[in-house]
Amino acid sequence: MSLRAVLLITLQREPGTGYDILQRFKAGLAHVWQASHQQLYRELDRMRGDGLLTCETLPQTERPDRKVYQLTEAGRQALDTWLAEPLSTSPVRQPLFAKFFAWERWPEEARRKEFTAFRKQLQERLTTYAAIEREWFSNPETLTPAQRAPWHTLRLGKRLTETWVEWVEEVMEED
Amino acid sequence: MSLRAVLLITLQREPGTGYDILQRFKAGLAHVWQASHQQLYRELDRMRGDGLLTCETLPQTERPDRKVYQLTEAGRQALDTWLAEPLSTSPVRQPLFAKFFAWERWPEEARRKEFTAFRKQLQERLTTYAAIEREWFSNPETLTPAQRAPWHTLRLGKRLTETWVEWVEEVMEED
DNA sequence: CTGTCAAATGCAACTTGTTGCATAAGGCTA
DNA sequence: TAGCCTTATGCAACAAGTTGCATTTGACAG
Repeated sequence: MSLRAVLLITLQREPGTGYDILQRFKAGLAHVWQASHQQLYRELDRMRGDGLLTCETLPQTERPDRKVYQLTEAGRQALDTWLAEPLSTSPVRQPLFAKFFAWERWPEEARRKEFTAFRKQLQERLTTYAAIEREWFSNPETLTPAQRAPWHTLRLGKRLTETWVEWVEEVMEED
Repeated sequence: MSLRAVLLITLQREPGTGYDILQRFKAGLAHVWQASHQQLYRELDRMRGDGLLTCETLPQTERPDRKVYQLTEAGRQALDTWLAEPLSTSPVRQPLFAKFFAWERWPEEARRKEFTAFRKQLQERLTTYAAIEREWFSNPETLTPAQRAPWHTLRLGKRLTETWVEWVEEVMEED
C-alpha cells in the first residue's frame, strides 16, 4: 500500500508522468522512498484501473508519448484515508547486524572492506543531504509548517546517518 | 537471500527446528531480523531441497513431530560466500516521512495520535534493548570479540532509537 | 559511423513477504 | 465444559519488489 500512498502524495502536489516521478524519486524524495521504473509504471496503471488516477496521453513528435497522471476524487479520498490511519510497524531487517552474529566466520579482510564501503556510502548520503538542505532549506525560519515538515525528515536522516558513522568508526577502530 | 543467510547463521550456531528459530527471532535476534512462521517453514524446506540443510524428524508423543535442521557442508560454504561478499544497499522506504510530505492534508489529530503511538513503540523498543543488555551483556569488558560483536549491534540499535525519540519529541513540541 | 546516454514506456518471469486458514493435543482459566 | 494458549507444522492465494529484456528517437562523444 505504501508505494501507492507515495504516488498519491507526489501526484497530488503536481500531476506528472511515471518518468517525472522517477526523477523526483532521485531528487528530494530519495530519502523517503525509492522504486524502480518498472514498479512505478505498473503501479500507476493499476491505480488508474482502480479509479484513483486519470491518465492523459500527450503525443510528442520525436519522443515516445507522455502519459500524464492526475488524482481523481477517489484518489484524494484514498490518500486522506491512508493519512488518517496509523502506520503499522515494519519488520526489522538488518543484514549487516546478521553478519555481526557470525563474527567468527566473517574473514577480517571482508569485514574491513565492508566497513570501509559502508562508511563511504554513509558519507555520500550526508553529502546528498547537505546538498538538498542548501538547495531547499537554506533558511528554515522562514518556512511554512508544510514546508518545514520535509525539512524535519531531512534533519532526522542526517542525525541517524551521523549516528551510524560514529558507530562504524568505533567498531572499525576496535577491530 | 538475506533470510537464508540469517537462517544459516542461527543454525550454524546451533541446530534447531523452525519453531526454535521463531523463538530466537522473538528474543535476541529480534533487533536483527523478523519473519513469520510461514516464511520460516517454507524457506527451511527450500534450503533442504537445495542441499544446504539436513532434516531429522524427531517423533514426539503428545506433540507434533519436531523437524531438526542442521547445516550441511554446502550450507557452511553458502554462509561463507555470503559473508565474503559485500552487502548491497537496501532501498529507502520511510512511510512516516511520506506523511510529512503531505502535511497539509494530514489532520492534526491523526498526526498527534501517530506521534504518540510511535514514541510509545520506540520506548518499548528501548525497554527490550535494556532487557537484552541486562540478560546477555551485563559486563561488556569480559566479552570475547565474537560475543562483543552482537553487543555492538545492540548499542547501535539503542542509539538510533534514542535519536528517533529525541526527534519525535522535538516535532511533537513544535507542532 | 559506432556506441552510449537520455527521454519515455512497458512485459514477463521470478523471488520475497503477507494473510488467511488448517491441524492436533495438552494445559489453563472462567 | 467451553474457549483460549502453547507447541509444532504447513498449504494456498495474494501483494510487493527484483531482474532481465525490449522499443524508439535524438544528441553527443570518440
